[in-house]
Amino acid sequence: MRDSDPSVFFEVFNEIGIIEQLSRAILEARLPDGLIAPHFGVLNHLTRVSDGRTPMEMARAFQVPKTTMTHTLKGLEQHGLVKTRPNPDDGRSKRVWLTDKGRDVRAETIAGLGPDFAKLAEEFDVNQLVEIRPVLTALREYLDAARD
Amino acid sequence: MRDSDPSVFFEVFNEIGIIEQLSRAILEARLPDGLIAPHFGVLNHLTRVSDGRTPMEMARAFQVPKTTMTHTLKGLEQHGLVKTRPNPDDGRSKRVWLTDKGRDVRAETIAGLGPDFAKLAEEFDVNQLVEIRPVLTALREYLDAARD
DNA sequence: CTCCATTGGTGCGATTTCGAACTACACAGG
DNA sequence: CCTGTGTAGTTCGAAATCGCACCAATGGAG
Repeated sequence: MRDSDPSVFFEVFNEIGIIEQLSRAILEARLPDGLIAPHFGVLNHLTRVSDGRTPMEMARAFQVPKTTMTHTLKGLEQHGLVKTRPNPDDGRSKRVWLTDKGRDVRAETIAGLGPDFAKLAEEFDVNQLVEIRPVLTALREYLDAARD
Repeated sequence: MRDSDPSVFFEVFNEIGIIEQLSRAILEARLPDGLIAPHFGVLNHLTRVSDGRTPMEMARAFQVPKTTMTHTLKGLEQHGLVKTRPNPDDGRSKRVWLTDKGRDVRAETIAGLGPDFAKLAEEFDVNQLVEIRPVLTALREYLDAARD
């Protein structure tokens, strides 16, 4: 099998697809009832990048249609985890802010994942993940830039 | 940041989630109207592993609930890409077979992806993917085995 | 053979995803 | 100032995902 064999892409994307499903299941097992992975993704994004992002900024960040982001934010708002204010700089858009409860839910979820990650770190060679992370980042950035 | 920092998992799973979305979009752009990634996944599985699998075998292989597999197979059958027969070894279950059209659609889709992969191979260092593939496989196998 | 717990598959309803169409606002050119 | 083009967000409807409840067949224990 030569390096240029296209089946390498196939196999890598296939493994990535399965890992995505399995890791999502691990996360969702730790989330409060009624919340799923995309909700947590938004809470996490607002914490890491910072509050006050617009829905469209986040839709682009997550590569989802804007209608999907509308729906995800509606769910978060109903649970009292985020609140939205009009964007003073642009009358068409909103800005999304975390509530204290939203911050708490994120923190508790991450704390809940601690044992899962600890077990993983014991039984799987973490150094291998450290090594592949830059490649994954480069691949993600390339695919992101290449999408028309 | 030490190797045991749990945030490595977080970041790796995050990149994997985004790559999964982007690669799925590439695949679905090449699929005939009305077919999405899970449909192709089944066609591909039946080709690689071989015909005559049962729905439950495939639900386990793809880590999806059996109701989802029922729905996916219904779509494939409506498009004439698979046909099901009763399982002579077990009256509760079915066996799923590819039709000629199903084989054709899979082959044409893979052919359609050729240019995408060729472009990717030109602009992204494929050797890096060859190198990370075993780690991804090991991670997938570990997570699969660890799921209770 | 008769239970009966287990397994494969489907029907149904709730939620999610997402494209198409629409409204409201922004901004640049005449 | 208008007017046209583009962007942010929502609504709506179709399809997908998935848990729950159900039915039919299996296969072991007694």
